[in-house]
Amino acid sequence: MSSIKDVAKAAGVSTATVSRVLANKPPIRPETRERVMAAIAQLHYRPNLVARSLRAQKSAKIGLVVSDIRNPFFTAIGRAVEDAAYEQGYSVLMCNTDENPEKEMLYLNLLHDENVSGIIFSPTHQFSSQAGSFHFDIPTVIIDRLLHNQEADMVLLDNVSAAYELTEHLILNGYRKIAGLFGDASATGQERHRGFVNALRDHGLTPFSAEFVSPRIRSGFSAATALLQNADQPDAIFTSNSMLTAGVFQAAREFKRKIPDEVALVGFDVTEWGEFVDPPITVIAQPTEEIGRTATELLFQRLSDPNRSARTVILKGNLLQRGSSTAKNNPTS
Amino acid sequence: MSSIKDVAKAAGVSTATVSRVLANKPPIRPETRERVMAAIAQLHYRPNLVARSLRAQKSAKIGLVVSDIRNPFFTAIGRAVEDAAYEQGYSVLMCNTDENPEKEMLYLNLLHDENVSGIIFSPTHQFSSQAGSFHFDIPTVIIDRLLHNQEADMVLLDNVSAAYELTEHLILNGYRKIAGLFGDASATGQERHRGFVNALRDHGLTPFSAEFVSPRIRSGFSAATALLQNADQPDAIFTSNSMLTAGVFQAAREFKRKIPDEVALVGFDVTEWGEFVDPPITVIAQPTEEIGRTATELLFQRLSDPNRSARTVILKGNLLQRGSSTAKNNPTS
DNA sequence: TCAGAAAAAGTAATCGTTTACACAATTGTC
DNA sequence: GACAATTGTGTAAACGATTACTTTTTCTGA
Repeated sequence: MSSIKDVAKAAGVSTATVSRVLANKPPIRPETRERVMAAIAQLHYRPNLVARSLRAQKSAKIGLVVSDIRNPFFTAIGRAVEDAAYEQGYSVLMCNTDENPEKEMLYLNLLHDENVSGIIFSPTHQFSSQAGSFHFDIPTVIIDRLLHNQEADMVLLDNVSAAYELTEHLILNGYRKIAGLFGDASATGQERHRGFVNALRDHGLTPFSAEFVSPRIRSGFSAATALLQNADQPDAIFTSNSMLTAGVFQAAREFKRKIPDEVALVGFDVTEWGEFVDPPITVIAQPTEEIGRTATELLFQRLSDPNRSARTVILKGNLLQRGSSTAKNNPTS
Repeated sequence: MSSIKDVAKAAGVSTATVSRVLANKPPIRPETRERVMAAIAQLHYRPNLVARSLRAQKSAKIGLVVSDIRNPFFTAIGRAVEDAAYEQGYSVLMCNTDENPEKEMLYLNLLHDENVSGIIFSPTHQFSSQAGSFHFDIPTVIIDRLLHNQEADMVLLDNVSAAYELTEHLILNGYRKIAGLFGDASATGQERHRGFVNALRDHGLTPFSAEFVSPRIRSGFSAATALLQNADQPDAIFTSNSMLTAGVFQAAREFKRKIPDEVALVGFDVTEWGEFVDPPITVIAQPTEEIGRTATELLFQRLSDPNRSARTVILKGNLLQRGSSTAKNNPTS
């Protein structure tokens, strides 16, 4: 592989000149530039990014730290981040924490050691609770999950309102015995729980039940199974993320409960399956593309102006009313 | 940030010694090691991976180059790769080509410039056709899409057999007018087409139709729309990837065709929606976890033994017979 | 006690860039 | 035409690790 020295030699100039040509940093005489360019082309020279990164103490890479890229929400965000980064000539290091604080810390350290320029980060619950003691020495944008006591850029959903709207939608459609299932792995579940409870309270209702469980299909399935086997059953189930929604959906199928006639189902996040099943699932659609893009943009803004004050962008969810929660023929009221 | 020099100073030794302690490379006296360790701990020293990478001319990173991480097939593979890499202390650079050869080349170059140790790569159609002229100077494992004329490690599905089996399944269940929809963006579509045609031929049949289209939901939708609006209609549709399957499914719903009574539907790849819809979709399940893991392992094996001959691992797909292709009450035969 | 082997630690070059500084050549001013 | 200002290039010191090679220390046995 040819290095900048080879180019310099071939063009009969110093490495400094080659470097300046590369960086397009005047002053440089046009004919010198051409000679250098020719040498570069001839040798198929490509600058070594590692060396550049070492010297510059930064690199054109950003880290993306999320719980699991297989979660459709994060898949979509990952893709949006990658796109936005690509446009700026940056590449993306993908890190799945599996909600495991150790893995999370390991990756955070790794990204540091790799000299990444910035991090887009969806912290675990445990991280959030000790966030105060953590010092970000790399520009970081928090997504999806609120972090208290941190002067950091964030892109969040207005979870309380979204959950409120989603719950109210159920209430207005005649559902009364509404069970809630919330993820216990992040602050998000708690916020959505708050919106849920608020909406019920404002309509003079109380939750049929409210449970915090691990945000996995299996947990949703188990929890829903328990609900559906009880003598007293809910007429609607509210879920705080798409894993739980899927679990509940499967349980409803398993126990042959008609959606929405016997039990309505609503949740968060657009998924392919949620659109395709019959009836399709009513959800709060998060603007994933926008979240990813905004986060990346905030990051780049901070990179160019490290001292500006932290900014929090709160985005609105979008209620997609679909068949899984249509208005109820309420026999009792 | 503290460097190895600071540690050396604090421990009263030379940087060489610190480096040796770090690498666990004897000879080192136990008490010296302890002193160094203490200094490391006290200074919170973390080795700079960029410097290390520059010196060692390699890095603990691998690149993953696929068309689109949002394709569930690649999502699953990406996750498996990341897991396998993580276990070896490697991290993964994510690259989406969107089937665009320019983006692909740009990323391949980028990975080179980043000194990645290896690449896991699903090449575009265009790349494959000029593959002979490309020289991989970085260990590379090809996945999903066959590359001719390249001495490279590969992990592939036996596409011809899988498509054969899937087609035969339709035939044995009584379907006769079988239309095929194939992705035109990779060799995979062609191989699956071959299996499709072979199976029909071996049963004395000809394709009702066979079309190569862009592997997107929209294309599948359009193609299926055309098929379903014809006077003469297929009784089954075979799709070569999950994007097309989704498109066909939507079209069938749009035109209110009952699956499988009016038209059966089969395809490739496990997706959540394919499991959840009613009836669920019959598919060839690719062992994504195994593909990703095997590819990563092949890569590490090659890293430790650069001269061994290239190896191709061919995995079998697994036919999941589900409701979308149940046996037909064939009135005509 | 001491030569010589073995073990431990140090010195300094190196990886491929960027960039502060120095220097040379050119231009402009009076 | 002398001197300053400007412009273009070169020199060499970083960046933070690793590692041949060298030097110093410790150990061994007669």
